[in-house]
Amino acid sequence: MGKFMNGQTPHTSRNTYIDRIMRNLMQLRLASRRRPMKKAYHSRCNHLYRRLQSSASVSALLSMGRHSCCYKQKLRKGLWSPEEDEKLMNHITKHGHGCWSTVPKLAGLQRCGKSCRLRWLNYLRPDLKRGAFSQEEEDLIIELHAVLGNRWSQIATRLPGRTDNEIKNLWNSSIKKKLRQKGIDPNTHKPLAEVEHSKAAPTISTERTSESSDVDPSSGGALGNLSHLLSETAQSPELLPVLGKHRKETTSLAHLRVPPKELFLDQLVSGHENLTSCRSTGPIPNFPFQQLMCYNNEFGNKNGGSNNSFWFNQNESSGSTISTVMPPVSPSTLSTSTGLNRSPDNPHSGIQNTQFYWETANPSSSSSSGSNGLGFELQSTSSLLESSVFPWTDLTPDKNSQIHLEEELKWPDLLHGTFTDTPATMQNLSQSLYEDVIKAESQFNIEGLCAAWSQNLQPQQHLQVVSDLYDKDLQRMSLSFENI
DNA sequence: AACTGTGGCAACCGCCAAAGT
DNA sequence: TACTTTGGCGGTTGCCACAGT
Repeated sequence: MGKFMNGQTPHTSRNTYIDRIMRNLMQLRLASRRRPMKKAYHSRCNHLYRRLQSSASVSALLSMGRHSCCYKQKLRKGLWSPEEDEKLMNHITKHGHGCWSTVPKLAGLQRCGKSCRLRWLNYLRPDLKRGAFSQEEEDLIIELHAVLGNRWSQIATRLPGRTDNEIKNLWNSSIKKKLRQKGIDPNTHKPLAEVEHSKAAPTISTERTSESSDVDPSSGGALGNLSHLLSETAQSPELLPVLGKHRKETTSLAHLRVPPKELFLDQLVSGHENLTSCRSTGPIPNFPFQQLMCYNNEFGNKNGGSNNSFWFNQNESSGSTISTVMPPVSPSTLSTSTGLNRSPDNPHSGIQNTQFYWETANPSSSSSSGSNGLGFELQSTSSLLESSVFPWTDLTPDKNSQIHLEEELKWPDLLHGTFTDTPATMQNLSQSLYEDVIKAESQFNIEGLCAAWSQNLQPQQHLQVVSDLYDKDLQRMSLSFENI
């Protein structure tokens, strides 16, 4: 809703949501009365409904109706003025922020505490680093995202002077696009071709490598799923800071012990030697693998610009029990995987012949990488554990645990984060419900409008047609939302 | 000149868990 | 124990600038 609500005191967020749509439509209607706006109409409608379809969900709409803290009082919203910045800066410099809810009053600001906190953290904080992100920072963000998913705050802790908001914006506006241009799915960090293949053939039997595509964005990337699972199941109290949200989704793996992922991440960060400012908390653990994931530096052209592979690569001198969990993928392999060399007869041949991501973690074989280097397929929970793919060597505590795991967990569920009767399942239901209800009920009659224009109507007739259509659309929109 | 499309950014949103009462 | 408040988080959105039509 954002700044649309500036100066308003909506009864509920839900009403505001409808208000905003209605207001946009009314603006369009007024504009169309000034003069016919065929193109503008199409563009704005498409824009409006793209936003609607991308952001709205039934659950989100149902959850609306709560008062934001800012509604309780008439508080300023929107951009901060220099005067406000100065007041906030002076107050915090002198007294510290203390309880944020008291800050605006003490600082003489007509803002809510949350707004003050956000302004301080994202803009006024003296230790913030200004300017564009360096290549090293971008690379690190990508690597961390592969591990942590969209846990921006966790990622931000590894980039001193950068805020989670900043990183999130960079990811959404820039890095995502770059990755897609390179044929990498930004959600899963896998080749797009494989992701598309997985969507086309969702039935999973033995082809474990092609199943983890359509990942819930909230659950992280390819590694995010794994790390998510692990972090959810960790009992170690020191892991809690890493977990952040999503604590609800616990699994039967809770009895397993894993070392803190913080340490693992520090290992990752420490690989970026140029980022000297990145902190490394505590002693370097005796980790089963070092430099777990090193992207071939596509953006930085560390490979001389001729290597198109953009994938995890193993560190050449790990000397660890498991040199890498991500096998090296040659450029030819990647080009195959991205579908460039597909046979017309068998569009999936490239995928099927290529095994990704998980190298057999047999210590003896992994260090030598003597095979084709393409890794192995995930066979099952137990086989994964037996193979010690997890860096946490004590993750396979005993046979009983494995049996327990086999009974309760299936890899497709693990990788998708869609355990039976989980919120994810409900989300799917909500999504389908939304698609059925919202899309069907609220769609503009674009075709009808086009038809009207194509009927050589006079301008005044055009306006009447547009007006009528808007009236109908507004009514339908109202009904749709009332029915939710 | 007016309009459109797009990207970047700042800020707001609701949700959640912890802390407080 | 139940309820409220607070702080933190990720997702979303509106504004603005700018290039293109």
